[in-house]
Formats: sequence, structure tokens, C-alpha cells
Amino acid sequence: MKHDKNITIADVAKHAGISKSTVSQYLNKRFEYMGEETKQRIRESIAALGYSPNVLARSLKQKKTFTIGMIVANILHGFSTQVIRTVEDACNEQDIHVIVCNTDEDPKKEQKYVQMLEAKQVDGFIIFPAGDNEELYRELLDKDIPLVFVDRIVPDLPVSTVLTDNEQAADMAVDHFVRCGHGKIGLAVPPLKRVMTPRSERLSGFQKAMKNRGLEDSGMFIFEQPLAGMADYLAAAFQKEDKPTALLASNDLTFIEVLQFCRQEGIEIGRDVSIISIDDMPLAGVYNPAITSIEQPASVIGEKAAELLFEQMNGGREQTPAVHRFSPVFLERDSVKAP
Amino acid sequence: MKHDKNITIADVAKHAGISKSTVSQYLNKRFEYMGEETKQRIRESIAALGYSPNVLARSLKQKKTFTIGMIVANILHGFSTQVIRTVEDACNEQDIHVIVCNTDEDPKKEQKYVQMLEAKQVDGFIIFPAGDNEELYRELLDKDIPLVFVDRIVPDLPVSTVLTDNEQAADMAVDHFVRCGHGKIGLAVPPLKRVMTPRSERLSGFQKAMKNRGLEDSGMFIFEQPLAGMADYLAAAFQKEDKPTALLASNDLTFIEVLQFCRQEGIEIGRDVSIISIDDMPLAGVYNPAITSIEQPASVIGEKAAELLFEQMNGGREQTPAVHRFSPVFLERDSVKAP
DNA sequence: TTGTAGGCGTTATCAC
DNA sequence: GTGATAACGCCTACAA
Repeated sequence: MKHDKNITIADVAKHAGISKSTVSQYLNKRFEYMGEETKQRIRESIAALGYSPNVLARSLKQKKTFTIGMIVANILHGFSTQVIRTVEDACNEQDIHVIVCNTDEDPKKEQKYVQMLEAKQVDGFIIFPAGDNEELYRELLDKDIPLVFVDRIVPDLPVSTVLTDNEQAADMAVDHFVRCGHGKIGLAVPPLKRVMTPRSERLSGFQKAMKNRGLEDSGMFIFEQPLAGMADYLAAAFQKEDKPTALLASNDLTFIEVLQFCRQEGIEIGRDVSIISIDDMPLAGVYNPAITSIEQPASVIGEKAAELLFEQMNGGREQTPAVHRFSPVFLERDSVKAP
Repeated sequence: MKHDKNITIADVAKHAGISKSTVSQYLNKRFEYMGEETKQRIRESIAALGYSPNVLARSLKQKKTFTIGMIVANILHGFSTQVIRTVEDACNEQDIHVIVCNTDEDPKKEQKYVQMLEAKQVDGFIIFPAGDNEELYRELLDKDIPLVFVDRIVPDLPVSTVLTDNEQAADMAVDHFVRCGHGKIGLAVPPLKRVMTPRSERLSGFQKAMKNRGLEDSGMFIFEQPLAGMADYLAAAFQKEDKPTALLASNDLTFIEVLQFCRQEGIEIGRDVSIISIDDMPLAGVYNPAITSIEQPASVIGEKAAELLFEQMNGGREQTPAVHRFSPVFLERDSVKAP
């Protein structure tokens, strides 16, 4: 029955008794000088044949695919997911598609994905850099391919980057702890292999904030440990006499480990230790007690990234690349009490 | 400087002093009869020119894009996200890309996305049907476009569908409640507009399970309410004398409302009311108390969906379409106590 | 206003 | 073993 004979613009033209170009004009809405009757015929033929244009052929000709590539380093972070969603929304408004790839922090994977997407002729990239791929990024720049970084800064590269003001996030937390009377404050953070902007900035922001309050000597505790061992590591640290009364989790994944630690040690949040989490997880607000969190402005970041990318894609004189930092949002809840 | 003169297969051929066809052979690894020297020359030229093939042109010719479309009805559900991830992993292994679209349960959006992706010549679709688009799906079938449904069943359509055994999920919960001594059990569920398989099956599964245990008369409470009003609705219901001692949240979004309800009413989970959630959220296991959950087998579902789709794409005699149900996983934790 | 012809970058079919 | 040549489906001068 159905011979999958793909119907093309030629079929429509034949059916309507006119030429391919005219149909093409119609499809591209250039019907300024087109006869009403012609339009009508074309419309009918398209409907009759169930024609739908082949974007591939169009893209090949126009050198535009209306697709962008988005490469995230770690999709397990809620933050990544939220940024992805916002970018997708922004793109869908302009009928642009997004192909998302997850590198798991692996530069090799990142390279592979960039090349695949390039081969696919995507119109631009939004990348959460996995790091250590400077040459790869430079090639993209050399080829004038629109590019925006999110979440992490790659030094010495003229690429617009948009991220949370991570030092501010750490400062907000320390500030709140101190206001509530805490003098011994800990930071739980995964190891800083490579340059991971958020991690290192949250750490440096924490250190600065503590120093500014004269707490950097005896009041500062830094628990740097891989996630897998974090709970046990904290448990050991909290056996000691000299331990913090407040604990800042540097991101959502770390926060889960902190909760795990509290559970297994029978530590009551609020009473035994005060907690703040950078990143606001879905259940944080209804946790027991509700967890005071510092939320990254994911949607603002996603929107800005998309906007910067679109500017480059529309060839308009692109602004000079810059780093755009956005303030996190402090969500005061019930997990911080006086010590 | 850099003239963005795209280098093509022709440039490579010229540079190597051979013909396009030979280069093409090389690229497609058909070098059974190719001289070692020729290969060498091609390799060098490719490197020298920094050539990378244009997948678009290849796709146009081969009528294959190595890209599939994935359309989810509600990306806010953790389940959707997890299935997406698994599918992406499975695809990446075969160098297939995935374009994800979110319909927000809107059939119109679904239609638009399907058409856009079709125009992009994707090789297949994995769809969480928003419902009420039977004709659209039928067109895909008529065109022999590979298609798999996930999470929801569309009646009378010969399409392979893979989902959680939702009735079993409800039964597991009821069973556990009853074993723990509960005789009055409630179900919190969003309204059943349209045919939403999981919702309706969890409801019917709940009813059957209650009936089987002789609890359908005085022991069964069904709280059907939009998410926005769920917490208040539950609050009102729990003011009454006749109320359940156990409550089943029919999915993750509902579960959040249930927790919200507990917080605002000062209800202690475990002591005042026992809770089970269908869908296991990231923090459920470290909640206080840890929440007994019934986890959907998202990764199994994603893998199966990908597998079924690949089968169709590889044209191999596809199995007759069937509904594949997978058992959920019962995660016993601390939110269910004797009443 | 509409039609003709050539090309976008690859691959496929045959000759050579 | 390698190389012309014709598609793939569409767009775009330019001609009519």
C-alpha cells in the first residue's frame, strides 16, 4: 500500500502543475508577488500529498541547522538539569532544537561530543567545561562557532561565561551562621582536582568570609573529601572535641552525604549542628527540619547563556566576551539555630 | 586570516591527488582493496587540512540521521529525567544523538514537536504520550517510522509500550501497610483528566488491593485533588474523626505535597501517620525519618525502550508490538509504623 | 510572477 | 584498486 516514496518539493510542484522554485518560495513565505490562486493550489497539493519539508536538505544548503549543542559536565547536579531546561525553553521559542550531552567530567568524552556535534553542523554550543580542553575550545573560536560557557571559567579564553557568584554564596552562608552565633564553622567540599570554578570559589569564598570575621584560625574547619567517603569522614571528625557547630555543604551532592552522616550518627539538625546547603534540592524546603539553602539562579543563568549564544548566532556584532556572575538566593528556613 | 572556507571531501581529494570517491571509501572504512600508500596519503591530507565530514550531507544521502527524538510529557517528574538519561546512555554507545522535547502534557505541543523532529528526519521516536493524539501516532506508523511509547498506554494502537507495573506498585504499598497493622489507608492522587495510565492504574490497583483485603468499604480513603490544593485538602480531611492512619503518595510531585501537609499540620511521620511514596526521590532515603518508597525501574524501562526502538530502526523483523511492564522496587525504610 | 539550472557535501553505481 | 557521474531534497540567482 503505502510506498514510502518520500514526497518532495518536486512532487508538490508536479501535483500543483507549477515549478519547484515557486513552491520553495511559498514555503519560505516569499509570496509578495505570488498569485492568490497559485498559493491556493500549492496549499491544496501540500495537504493532498501530506508533504513535509526535509530540513536536512535545507540545512545543507543554508548552512544552518537550527540546532545547538549543549554539553554538561555532570548531569547529576540538579543545577545542570535546571539550566538545561531553561535553555531548552528559550530555544523552543525560536524553534531551535537542543542536543544535550553529558561528559561525566571526562575531557575525552567532551572532545568526542564536540566533534560529533560539529560534524552535525550545530549552530552553536553551550558548554559546562569539563576542563583541560583548551585547544578544543580554541578551535571552535577559530572557526567562529558561537560558544558560551556556563558554570566554569576557562582562563585566558575569550568566551562569554555565565555562572553563579560562588564566593558570594559562601559568604552568605558564613554571614548567616555568624549572625546566629556560630564561631566554629565547617565546609564540606569534594576534592578540587582540576579547575572547578564553583568548588574552588566556594572554598576561597568561605576562607575569605571566615577571615573577614576573624575566624580563620581556630574557627574554620574544611572537610575536603570524595563524596563516597564524605559521611564517614565527617563522622570521624565529629568525634573529636574540637569540632564545628555549623556545617556548610558546598553543593547538592555533598549535601546528601551530610544528611547521610547526620542520620547514621544520630545527629539532630538544628540542635546538634546547624546546616546550610548551597543548591536547593526539591525536598529541602519540606525536610524535617526545613533546610536553609542558598539557591543558584539557574533560570537566570540559562536565559543569559541562551541570550548570549543567540547574539553570536545572529552574527550581530557580539559583545566582547565577559564573565557574567549572578547572585544566589538565600532561602532562610529552620536548619540553623544558635549553638 | 581564517577564511571559513569549509573544507570538503573534494579538498582532501585534491590535496591527496586522488578522487573524491576514494576518499569517501576511506571515510567509510571500505578499504579492503585500498593501497596502503593511498590510505596513508589520505590520512595525512585529512590531518593537514583539518577536515571533518559533514554529517548533514551524509544523512541526506543515506536517509539516516543517527538521531532520535524523545518526547516527554512532564519533565518535572524525576522518572522522566531518569529514563531520558538511560536512553541517552544507550544511544551514545551507538553514536546516536537524542533530541529531547517536553510537552507539558499539551497535545498541541506534542504535535508540533513530532512534526519538527520528523522534518529533521530523526530515525525514530520514544514518546511519553500526552494523550489525545491518536491520529498523529497513526501517521507515524503509516510512514513506518520507528516508535516506542513509554509510561502510558495508548489504546488500540499497535505500538510497543514499556512502563512500570503500576497496579503492582499500589498493591505493594497496601500490602506493606496492612502487614504493619493499618486498616485505614488513604491514597493521594492528582485528578485523572484524560487517560494517564500510571495514575489510573495506581488508583485501580489501590482499589483492587483494598478490596482483596476486605478494606474497600470503611478503610479506603481517596484524596483526588490537583497538586496546588493537595496539602490544604489533606489538612481538612485529617481534621475529621474518620481518617486514615496510613497514606500513599501516588508519585513524587504528590509526595512533596504530602510532606508539605505534614509540616504545616505538625504531623509526625511514622508516629501520627505512616507514609509510602511511589517514586523514590533523591532525599527520601536520608529524610527524617527515611521514607519507605516504591521506586520505578526507570533504567530498566529506558534500556528496554531503547532496545525496542533500535530493533525497529535496524529494520530487523520487529517483534509484534506489546506492552512491557516492569516490577517496581520496594524500598523499606522508616516511615511506616504500626498505627 | 514563474521557471531553469546549478550547487550544498556525501555516497552509490559502475566503468576503467 | 580507483575514479567519473549521478543522485539526495532544497535554495537561489538569473532568465523568461
